[in-house]
Amino acid sequence: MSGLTIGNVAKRAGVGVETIRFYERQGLIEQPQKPGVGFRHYPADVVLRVRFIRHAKELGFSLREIGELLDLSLEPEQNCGEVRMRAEAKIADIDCRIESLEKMKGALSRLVVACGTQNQAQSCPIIESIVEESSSAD
Amino acid sequence: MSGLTIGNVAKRAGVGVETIRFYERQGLIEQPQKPGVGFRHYPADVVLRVRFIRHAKELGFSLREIGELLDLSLEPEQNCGEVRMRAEAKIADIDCRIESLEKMKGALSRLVVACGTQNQAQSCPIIESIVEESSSAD
DNA sequence: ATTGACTCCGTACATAAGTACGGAAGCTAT
DNA sequence: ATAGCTTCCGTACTTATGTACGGAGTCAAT
Repeated sequence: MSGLTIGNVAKRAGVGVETIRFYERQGLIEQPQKPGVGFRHYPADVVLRVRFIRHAKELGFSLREIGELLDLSLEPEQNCGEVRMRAEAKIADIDCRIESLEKMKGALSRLVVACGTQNQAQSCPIIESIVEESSSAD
Repeated sequence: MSGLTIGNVAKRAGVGVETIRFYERQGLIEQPQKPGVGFRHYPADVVLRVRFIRHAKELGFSLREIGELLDLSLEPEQNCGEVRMRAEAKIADIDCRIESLEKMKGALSRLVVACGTQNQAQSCPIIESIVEESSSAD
């Protein structure tokens, strides 16, 4: 009863067994010690960990970045200054993403409105609104 | 003077020439007609289009999804109901992403606060806060 | 003890998204 | 008209992220 088999972890997290093993190889989750006899047993919280990985992936974080996020959350008692700085950098990154998504949403909303009012003229609102960097020389 | 060469487009968009050609093959940008003699000329707005693609990729959209976003913005005059529905679906998707990012940000902020106050006890705030789905049976 | 499902492990295959290469052709400045 | 870029095109290679396969071991139920 102390722990789940890899198949149970996979089922509960909504991924395949092979994905669990792949994440182990990538160092994103820890492979439990193999008992002298029998199968490995996983603590229940790896299910949460795997779900977090999937979530973060859908949000556009790479596995490397996700590893950094997970490392942050696991070493909170020492090196506080360091952890704090990295956490704040991640927060700034997330703020940028949210801002870009808000812009994209705004452009799409304007598109929907234009659709309703037959008010043409804007050629490509999405593209127009999402880009803000200045161009470089030619 | 009427248009940029592929190299200029690439430079202005901040990508390599090969990336432009790849996006052409994927149908994300249109390859201009090749003139009888000489090189192709690209209208200036493909630069914006490429920048949009890069932006959207950083936000976690796949090239297929990005193609759908771009198609939305380019056919705004006919099939309004259809376009409108797809746009609203994209908006809902974006709302979900923003919500998840807000949750992740909240977890990171709590981590930063915990770092400052030596108030340990939460084992893994990031994971705890980002996961909300219910688990399945075993 | 046997059957059927599952684990374990290494390796191979798959897909998305580029990135690099090589040779022929075109363009530009000297 | 020649040198040194760039374009053009097909093809091959790379990286990230999984997925699938095959054979041997293990477990649980009959």
